[in-house]
Amino acid sequence: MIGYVAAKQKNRPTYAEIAKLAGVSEATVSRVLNGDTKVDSDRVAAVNKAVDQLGYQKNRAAAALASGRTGLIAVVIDDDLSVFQDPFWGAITNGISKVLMENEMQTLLLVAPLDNLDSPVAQYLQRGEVDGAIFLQLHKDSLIKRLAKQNLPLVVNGTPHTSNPFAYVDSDNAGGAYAAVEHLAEKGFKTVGFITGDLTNTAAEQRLDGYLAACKKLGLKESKNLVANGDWSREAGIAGAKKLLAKNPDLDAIFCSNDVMALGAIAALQEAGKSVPGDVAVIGFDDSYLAQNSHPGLTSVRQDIAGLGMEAAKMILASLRGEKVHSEILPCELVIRETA
Amino acid sequence: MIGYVAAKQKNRPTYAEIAKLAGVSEATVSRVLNGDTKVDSDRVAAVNKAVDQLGYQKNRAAAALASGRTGLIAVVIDDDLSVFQDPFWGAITNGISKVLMENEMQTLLLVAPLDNLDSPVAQYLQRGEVDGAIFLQLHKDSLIKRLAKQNLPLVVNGTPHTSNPFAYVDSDNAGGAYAAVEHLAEKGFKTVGFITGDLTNTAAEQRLDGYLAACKKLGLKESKNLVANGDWSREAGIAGAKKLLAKNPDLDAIFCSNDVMALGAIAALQEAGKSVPGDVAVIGFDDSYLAQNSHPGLTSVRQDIAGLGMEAAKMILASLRGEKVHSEILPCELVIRETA
DNA sequence: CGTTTTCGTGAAATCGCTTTCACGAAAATC
DNA sequence: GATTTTCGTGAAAGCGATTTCACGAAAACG
Repeated sequence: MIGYVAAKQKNRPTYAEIAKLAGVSEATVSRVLNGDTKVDSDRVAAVNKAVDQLGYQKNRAAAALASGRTGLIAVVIDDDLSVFQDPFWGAITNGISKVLMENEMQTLLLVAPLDNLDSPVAQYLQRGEVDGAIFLQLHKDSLIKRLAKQNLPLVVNGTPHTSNPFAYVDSDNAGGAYAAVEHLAEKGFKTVGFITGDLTNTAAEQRLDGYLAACKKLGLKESKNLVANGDWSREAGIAGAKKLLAKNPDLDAIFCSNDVMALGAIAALQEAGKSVPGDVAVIGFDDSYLAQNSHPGLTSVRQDIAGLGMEAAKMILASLRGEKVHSEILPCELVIRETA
Repeated sequence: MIGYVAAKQKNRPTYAEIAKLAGVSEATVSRVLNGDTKVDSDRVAAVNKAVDQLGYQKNRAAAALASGRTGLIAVVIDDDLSVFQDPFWGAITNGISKVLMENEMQTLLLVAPLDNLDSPVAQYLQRGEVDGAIFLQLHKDSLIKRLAKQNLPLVVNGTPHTSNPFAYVDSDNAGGAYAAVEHLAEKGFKTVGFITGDLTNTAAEQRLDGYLAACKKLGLKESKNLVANGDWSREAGIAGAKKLLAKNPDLDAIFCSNDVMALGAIAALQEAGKSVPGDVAVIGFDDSYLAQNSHPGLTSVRQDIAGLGMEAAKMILASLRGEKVHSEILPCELVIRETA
C-alpha cells in the first residue's frame, strides 16, 4: 500500500514560527517542548505562550526521524487461532493503551504469527520502529530472547517457564486458587476436587499449586483422586466432573481452572442428579462473561486484566527511562455468586 | 513520556548505500522502492539486488516526514465503559489489523473518550498523524463528520441513523433476523415472540425489522403482544420472556436480539415450567461465547465480525487510493444448536 | 531530416524536529 | 582579583526518505 496521496494539511505551525514569536531559537523551543530543565523561566513562558497562541502540535514523524524515538509501543499478539476471540486480549490491550496514552506514547497493534524468527513482525521489531514491545503470549520465546538481547524494552504477559532476561506481569494464580479453596473450606466443604487447565501452561500449574497448598494448609482431604487433568475445554470439565464423582463418593465441591470447565462440570453434575450448590459446590476461574451470565451464577476468581495491561505499560515506560524493572504479580479476587 | 534514550540501532543501510551499490541515484532507489513504473528494468533489478544484499528496511519515520504519509490507520474505540470487555472489539480489530498488515500499513489503537471535540484523540486525528481512521462506535458523530470534511479517509462500523458523508460496514442484521425466524417457521413454530435490543441502536432496529418482515412474509402470527422491548441485558431477557408468556398462551418460540437476553429468556421459561426447546424454542443473536458454551446449546445468528474488520480495512485502503468507496453489508449465518 | 514530445534520470531542495558544538556570561574556586 | 567551571543559548548539521525540476536522449511527428 504505497503511492496514495496524503490529505493535505493546512499549513501547521513549526518551530520556526514559535521561535520567531517567542523571540528565541528553535533549539530552545525544542528544549522547552521536551522538558529540558536548563532553560530560563522567562523563555519557557514565552515559548509556551507562543505554542498556545499558534495551536502548535508536534509533528511526530519529524521528531521520530531526528531523535530515533518513535513514541510507539508494540502490543504483540501471536495470531495462531482463536486469539482475540477471548475478551482477555481486549481487556489487557485496553489497559495498556490507557497508560501509554497518558504518557504521550502510542499503541501499535501487531497481530501476526510469530513462529518465524524472520517474519515481517520479527524484523519490524528488530528494526527499531518501535520504542518497546509488550508480548501478550510467549509460546515461542526465542524471538523474545533475541529482542531482549538487542536492548529493546520488553514486557511479557504471563509467567515464563524458566527464568528469563525480561520482566513479566501475571496474576497471582496460586493466590487466587488458594482463596477459592479457602472460601470452600470456610463454608464447610471437606472434599474439594480440582480440574486442571492444560498443565503445559504456567497459569494452570500455578492454580494447581494454589489448590494443593490450600488443601494441605486448611486440612481438607488430599488425594490424587481429587485432581482431574483438563485442558480448559467444556468437554474436559464434563469428563473431569464425572471422574471426580466416580472416584470420590464424598465429593462436595469442585474447583475448576477456568469458567468454561466449571460450566461443563456443572452440566455433568446435574446430569448425574446432583444439585449445584446443594450437593456439590462449584467455583470457576476468570470471572468471564460466562460466569457473569450463567444460571445459577458461577462463583469465580477474577483477575485484574486491565490492571495487568496497565502494569505492563508502566513497566515499559520505566524501562524506557532506563530504570531497572522487576516483574509484577497482581492479586486475584474471589467473586461469590450462587454456585459456592 | 519524553526524554528517554532510544536503543541505538546498528547502522542500518540507507538509500545512499543502495544507490552507490546499484550505481543509480537515490531518486531512482526511491522510485523503485515505491513502485514507480517508469524506471528501466535493468535499474530496477540492480536496486532490488542491492536492497536484498544489504538487507535494507525502510525507515518509516523518514518516509513519513518526507511524504506526509504515516502508514498508520487509527482504530478508534470510544472508551465509555465496558468497552473491550466485549469480544466483539477484539475480533473486529483483529480483522482490521490483518488486512492492514498485508498492505504494509499499521494499526494504531486509540482508546479514549470521544465526547469532547477537542480531546487529545480528536486533535490527533485532525492533525494528520494517521492516514485514515476506522471508528468502531459512533454514538457522537459530530467528530466524525468534522473529520470527514477534512478529507481524512474514514470508515465507521455500524449503520448510522441518518445518511452521512462517510462509508460504513455492518452486518445484515435484518437478514440475520429473517433467517432465524424462517428457521423457526420451517420447524413448524407459529407464534414467535421477539425481544428487542435497545432500539436507539440501529442494529436493534434492523433486527426488529427483519423479524417483522419474516412474520408477515412467512404467515406467522403478527401482533404487538409478540414484541417485548429489551435493552440487551439478561434482566431484559427475563422480563421479556415473562411478558411474552403472559400475553401469548400459544407462544411456541422466542427470538432475542442478542445471546445474553436469550439466556435470560431461557431461564425465565424454565422458571415458568416450560422446557426449551420442547415447549418453547429460543434463538439468540451474536453466536457469542455464551451461545457456544450454554447448555442446552443456544441456536444463534452469527455475524462475521472479523469480516467486518477486514472489509473496513479494505475500504480505508481503497479510499487512500482515491477510489470512491461504498458501504458494505455482510451476511449473517444461523448457527443451529439445541434450543431451536 | 528538422522539430516537437515523451521518457528516464539525477541533483538538489525539502520535510520539521533534535542535538552537538562553540561561545560568552555568570558562578565558583583558590 | 585571576582563573577555572558551570550554564544557558543559538547556529548549524544532521536524521533518511520523497519529490520537484531540469536536462539529455530517444521516439514521434510533419
